[in-house]
Amino acid sequence: MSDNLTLADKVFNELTTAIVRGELSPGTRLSEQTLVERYGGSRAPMREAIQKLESRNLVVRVPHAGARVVSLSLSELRDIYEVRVELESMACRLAAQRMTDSEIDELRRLLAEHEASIAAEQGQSYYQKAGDLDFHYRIIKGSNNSRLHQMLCGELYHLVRMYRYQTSTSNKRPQLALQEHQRIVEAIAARDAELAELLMRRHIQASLTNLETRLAEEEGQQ
Amino acid sequence: MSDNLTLADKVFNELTTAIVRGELSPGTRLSEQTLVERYGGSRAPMREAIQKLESRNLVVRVPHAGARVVSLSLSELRDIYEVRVELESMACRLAAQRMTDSEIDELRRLLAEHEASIAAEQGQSYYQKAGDLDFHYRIIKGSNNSRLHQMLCGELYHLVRMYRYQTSTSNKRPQLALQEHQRIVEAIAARDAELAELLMRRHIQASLTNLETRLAEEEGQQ
DNA sequence: AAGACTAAGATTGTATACAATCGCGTTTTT
DNA sequence: AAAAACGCGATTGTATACAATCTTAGTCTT
Repeated sequence: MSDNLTLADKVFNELTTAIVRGELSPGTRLSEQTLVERYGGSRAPMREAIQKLESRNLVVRVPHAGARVVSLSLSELRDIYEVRVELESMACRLAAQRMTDSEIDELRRLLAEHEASIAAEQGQSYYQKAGDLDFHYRIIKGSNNSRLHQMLCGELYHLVRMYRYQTSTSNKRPQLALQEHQRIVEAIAARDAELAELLMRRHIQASLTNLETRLAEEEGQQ
Repeated sequence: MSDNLTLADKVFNELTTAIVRGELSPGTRLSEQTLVERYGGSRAPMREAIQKLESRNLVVRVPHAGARVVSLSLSELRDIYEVRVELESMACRLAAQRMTDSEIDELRRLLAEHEASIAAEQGQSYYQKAGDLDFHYRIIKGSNNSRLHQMLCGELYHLVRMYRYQTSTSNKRPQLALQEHQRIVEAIAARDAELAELLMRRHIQASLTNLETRLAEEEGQQ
């Protein structure tokens, strides 16, 4: 029952979460032999897993030289966010036009949970992050555009998460983010596509600013 | 000198052009054994080529069942265009802000060539298409965003080309397209980012409309 | 001492062989 | 006669072996 998945897929999944969580830091070399020793099996599935990671932009492979965990420069990170802002605000616009009423209700319920979790103040940052991801994910699905979903969730999100995992969320940011989320949902519920798009654009730009200041702080500390 | 490339890469390139040109029609099954017989070598490189094609969305692979050339439904094609409109109009906005003056001059020269080619009336539709692609490509590069470039040129364009290759360009369309191109370049030269974005958005939406009517005609004929 | 060259070791690319899974035609059962 | 079950062939997934290429450490030259 456990595996309809091939070994290559399992290794791919394990490595994906390891990279996103930062257990494999950027620049780490991934030799096929090493993976065989860690996960068992033979080189063929490991190769396939590595290639799949490359297709998701999580590792960089150079011919005859091997694969390394991707290491993004600040400018590359900005490029990614620039694209993400555009695609996700587009998703939000489409969601305002296409989400069903019941999907919108569910979105409201989700935000109510988040509010309670933050009010409890015990809300671990982990859950907040998961909740944040869930919120964005539902809006992307609400756009009802499979290619858009694939690009955002399949390609960009892992990269973004990779650099969000380490940086602990600030004290104020969760509450601000919740407010922004609520306004976005209101706009969607009002079927005001333009406003929803604008609010999402600002929301993500704010999170980029937040990330940049944190990265700058880290630079300073090291 | 001919091959720094691995065999897998060569096969990948061959298959890519074959698919884009329609020599391998959508739905065609790609068995590893068949590829070995056609291109030589062993199964390992063929597998790798197929997987790379999958990562570019040119084939669909299901575990234990093999790979087939992707076959897009009309709604999937619309999804792709919806994303392309957004990304490429974004690229145009950024290009208006970031292209160098000399790049803009080159763009103008390119359009002058197109104009001459169309005026000669001998302009084969093939060259017109290549020129069209070249125009769009330069603007994307002008956005100076590597991720955007990768998404548009590496992922979406092959799929779009695949469905443009067959449909012969209409009689009037090239002239209209050239006019639109010229206005876009003017907007970029004037550093009017908003206008450039808007014009590109309309331009691509027009080409989608054009494509849709052609597809509808084909449906009718068959 | 710094840099270029060389050779050995390690790693990837490719080939071949075996095992697991799936598709499909046939048979069997209701 | 229609549907389910079975089995065979074909295809993919995995393992192992060999060849080509790169990396690195050491030596040599300037």
